[in-house]
Amino acid sequence: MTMTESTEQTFTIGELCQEFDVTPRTLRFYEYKELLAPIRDGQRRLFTVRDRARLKLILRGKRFGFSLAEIKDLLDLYHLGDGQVTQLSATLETAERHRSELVAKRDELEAAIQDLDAQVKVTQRLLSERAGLRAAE
Amino acid sequence: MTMTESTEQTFTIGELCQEFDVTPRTLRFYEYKELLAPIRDGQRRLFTVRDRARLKLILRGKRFGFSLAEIKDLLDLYHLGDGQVTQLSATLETAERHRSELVAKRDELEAAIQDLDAQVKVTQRLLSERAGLRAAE
DNA sequence: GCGTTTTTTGACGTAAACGTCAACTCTTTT
DNA sequence: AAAAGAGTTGACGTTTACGTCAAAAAACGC
Repeated sequence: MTMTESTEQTFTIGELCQEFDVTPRTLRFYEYKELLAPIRDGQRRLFTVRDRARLKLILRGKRFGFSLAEIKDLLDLYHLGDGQVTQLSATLETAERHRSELVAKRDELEAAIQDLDAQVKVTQRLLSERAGLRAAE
Repeated sequence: MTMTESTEQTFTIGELCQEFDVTPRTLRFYEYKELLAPIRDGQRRLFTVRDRARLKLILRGKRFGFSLAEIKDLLDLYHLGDGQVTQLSATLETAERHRSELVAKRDELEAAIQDLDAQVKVTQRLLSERAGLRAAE
């Protein structure tokens, strides 16, 4: 009995495109850029569970404003454990840097939300003042 | 005595570039795109305190992954109160949408941080296992 | 078996966000 | 007055991240 009873589930390009709302061109582009590595059935691409997971991370990274190049570097952080692992401690350092970035971004976002809330309050005060004026006309 | 005792402080293009680590081309580009509106002293640009504040917001927005077009729409949220205010309630709606976006992003970032932490733990376990093996050699 | 749909491989096009000269103007320094 | 520095307007170039055909092969539905 071998340990390599891998989940054989795969997805066609169309399936992934529907699920994540991207075009085939996008997925092929990501493959070209080596962010995805679908296997082949003849000449058709078959995206593995791993590809799907990576795609999720790619799109998430994009929403955070990371470039594809940055994302490519980071993807490996999330997909160790497959095959032999070489530079674990170097990886940990990269992870730590990435983590700081994420945390910094989150904190800045938090601040931005606070700022916006403050602005909203000012605006609401202005609104109610104008309402007051109208009523007094 | 007029109310318009505005802070007359202005900045040259070079000053702002140094402070925010951007090139002159970038600031001119933002002006061209109507994100900034420096005044003129002859043919030289003079950036106002307002421009400086807007630039901060622009760069912040960029770090969050917003496009300049999106940022342009949002900038006005933070700079009401100057001159007459027209569509306050429409503005409040925009603000609310923007707020939701920011909150969603923050939450997703939080999740990403958690995921990363989990990965780090796995990696650390792998590291210590290898250390164990070495010791047992 | 045949039409329809999906997918593939090129190859060229494009929008966003600047970079990178070149050629001038203006101011400041020496 | 001459050189140096900072800033200005074009204008074309570049990178990123795909979009958009076209033509052909494969797979699917009946």
